[in-house]
Amino acid sequence: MKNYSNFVEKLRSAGLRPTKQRLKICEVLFDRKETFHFNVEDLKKILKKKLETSISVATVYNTINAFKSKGYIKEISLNTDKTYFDTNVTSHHHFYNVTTGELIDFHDKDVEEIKLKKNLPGKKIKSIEVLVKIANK
Amino acid sequence: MKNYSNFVEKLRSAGLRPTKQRLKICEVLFDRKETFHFNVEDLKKILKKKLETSISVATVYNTINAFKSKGYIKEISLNTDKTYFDTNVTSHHHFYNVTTGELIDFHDKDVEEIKLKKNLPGKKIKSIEVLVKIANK
DNA sequence: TCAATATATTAGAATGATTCTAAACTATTT
DNA sequence: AAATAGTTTAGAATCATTCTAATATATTGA
Ligand SMILES: [Mn+2]
Ligand SMILES: [Mn+2]
Ligand SMILES: [Zn+2]
Ligand SMILES: [Zn+2]
Repeated sequence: MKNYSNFVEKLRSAGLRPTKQRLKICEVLFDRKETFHFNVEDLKKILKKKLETSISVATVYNTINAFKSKGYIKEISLNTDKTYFDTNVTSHHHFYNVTTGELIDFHDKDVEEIKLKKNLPGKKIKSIEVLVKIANK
Repeated sequence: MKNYSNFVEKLRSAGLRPTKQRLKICEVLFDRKETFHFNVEDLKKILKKKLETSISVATVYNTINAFKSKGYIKEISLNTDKTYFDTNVTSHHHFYNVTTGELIDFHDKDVEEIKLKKNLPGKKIKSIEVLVKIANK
């Protein structure tokens, strides 16, 4: 048996009861070693296979929006038509392969520290993230 | 009289004839000292005032899409519902104020050079851009 | 246990940004 | 001018996302 107690706790803390559909969403999102980058269409396809029945789009959006509010997933800014989400909620950097559409994490250790020279009186910095666009040679 | 010959040239090189509506779009986008960040809704409002008549949404989208293809404007990735464009087409960095929604350029000189430590065999780097999210204190 | 109550799921409708269409309009060419 | 090519426009189509309200399921407490 998987991390069900983790998933139950995640859902409860997001104000959601642990139902079959929501637990399956947790499994797809969080039962992984690696960061998961996804859009809603992809997620729905995976869920359909795993559940062997389709899941309502409303349930998927409700659940991921609750997780986003709670900070369990975050939205990634890309110039694409669909919204992408990321299970890695730390402030981190991405490679986006414009040839393949692939989105890959990289981390602070893969780049020299980013030091701003600009003063920002009256502001606080919430995040500093780098997007590196790459293409296949 | 403004930079009309510049605008005419821009339009012609994008395969578009210089019409009244398109020249007005050019004026709003390019007749400025500073970088202009905009979404289509804002642009339409400005155009409506300047033209003293409304302009078709189709014409606005056609024109900005042509300019985007030609590299005269570029799309900016933000977690917003509407698409933002930028008249600064160089690879550059942004501050996004999450309190006010304001988007501001900053430049290479405002940040220490970004050096990737990661190897990318078989790939070429197209751009490296930083998004700094700030909030009012 | 069983009914009452609260919450969840669902299909489909509504919304809204963007794209498409096709008819009316304008500019260019011969 | 007539013919042709390109443009603008209003509104329709599309599609991701959100909303709705009916049905289903889970929880509560007598
Ligand atoms: Mn886009
Ligand atoms: Mn969004
Ligand atoms: Zn990531
Ligand atoms: Zn900019």
